[in-house]
Amino acid sequence: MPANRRISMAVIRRLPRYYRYLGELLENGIKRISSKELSERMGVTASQIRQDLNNFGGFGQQGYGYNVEYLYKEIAKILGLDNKYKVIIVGVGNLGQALANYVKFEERGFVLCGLFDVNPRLIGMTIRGIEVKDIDEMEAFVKENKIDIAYLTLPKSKVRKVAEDLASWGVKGLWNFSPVDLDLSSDVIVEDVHLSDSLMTLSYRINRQMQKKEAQLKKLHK
Amino acid sequence: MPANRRISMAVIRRLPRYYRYLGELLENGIKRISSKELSERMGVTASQIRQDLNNFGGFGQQGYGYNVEYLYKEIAKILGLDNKYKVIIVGVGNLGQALANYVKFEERGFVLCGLFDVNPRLIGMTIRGIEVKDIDEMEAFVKENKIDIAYLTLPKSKVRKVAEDLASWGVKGLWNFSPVDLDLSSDVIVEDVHLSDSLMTLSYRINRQMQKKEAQLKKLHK
DNA sequence: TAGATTGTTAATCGATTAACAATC
DNA sequence: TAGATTGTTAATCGATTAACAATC
Repeated sequence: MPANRRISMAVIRRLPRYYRYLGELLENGIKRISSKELSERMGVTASQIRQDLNNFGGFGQQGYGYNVEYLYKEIAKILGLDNKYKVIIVGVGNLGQALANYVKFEERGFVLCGLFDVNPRLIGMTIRGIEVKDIDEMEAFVKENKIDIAYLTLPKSKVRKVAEDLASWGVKGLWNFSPVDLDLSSDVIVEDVHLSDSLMTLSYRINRQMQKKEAQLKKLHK
Repeated sequence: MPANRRISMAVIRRLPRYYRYLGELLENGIKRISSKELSERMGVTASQIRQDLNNFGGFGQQGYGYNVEYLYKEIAKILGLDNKYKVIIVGVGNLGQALANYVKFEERGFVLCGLFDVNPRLIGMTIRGIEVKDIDEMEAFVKENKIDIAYLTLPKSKVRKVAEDLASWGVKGLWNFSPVDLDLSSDVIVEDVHLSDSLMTLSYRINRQMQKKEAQLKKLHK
């Protein structure tokens, strides 16, 4: 198992996808799979799958392929899904509430412990048994409960300050939904989800597609 | 302006980020910017910025740099943000409701026209003046109103069928939040937002970071 | 004009794919 | 054993960076 090789972000971002496909195979009772067959299902090359996996170890067997359940569990370990993470949500607006109610994350080990907002209307409200607290209480809470991860679903004007505070209080990861790039000095990990960027990418591609179609039509008319 | 060059996904995904930074510059009253200064703000190379932009045309001026407002507007055009898009949301659970309430998308031209669900408890409910309709009424609605984009926030078990239907009814783009890769035969554009993939990437990186720190500590103790 | 900075070509780097020896 | 398929090295491809002539 190559211990400390630098692994590219491209590879890391493919891991959850492998995990997802293996989970489906498992559900369908499929016991073993070759890189070739998996590659056909996923629409990637078999080479890429083997290269990706071999960044983390040799999980397969020559002449046989990969044991689905074993590989599934190994990828879970690689992704850190065998750990539990204590989570808070900062900003309990629509999106914060949606994430709070999303139990799938909970099942994967991301345990919601606290909810924080500045809005007096929201403070005191309860979601899945957890009370929304004033953001002033956050520092004490984070330190006492050793919070690992914060989901940031608050307005972009406030997110930088909050992110820096959380980092200084020992939070390890930030899942940022604000349309800002948080480049913090500390070694906290930031994962951005830029929904509006994603939507713009979609509109770009829709337009390109339409241009392409128009061009085809024109060609046909000549 | 190079008309029909094939533009890589990497470039496309950077466009909204440029757009975001230029928007901020504009807000701060900055009139012109060089690729060098922008590169320093964004943490990328000036070369990359110039290369990326020149896929779409020469927007700058030698010796001067780029006019912020002009470039901002040009990128908006490239992204198709000068158009309006008629949007429906399919699946009005927590996430669907959150997206329905998110007015920023509306401001950018993504106009919410309809909400659909199967749940009788939700049907008849109103969000921002729009009534949640039974999914059975969706076909007629989509065809009549010439819907451009559907946000898919429904359970993964149902998403494939719905996606195929929508594509066949002429919808141009799907913004998919289900943990499934929709590979449709038709030429509808699919943009996936895999939230759980994103969260897993975060947990992977948190674990790596912790391993690195431990390694450092060990080294120190020797 | 001189200085600044673009647009673009060339060089480098990294990621993906192909090939194949190792081995189950 | 023979066939299959991995793990891994080598070749290819594409994306990023560097360099610089063009030009405002």
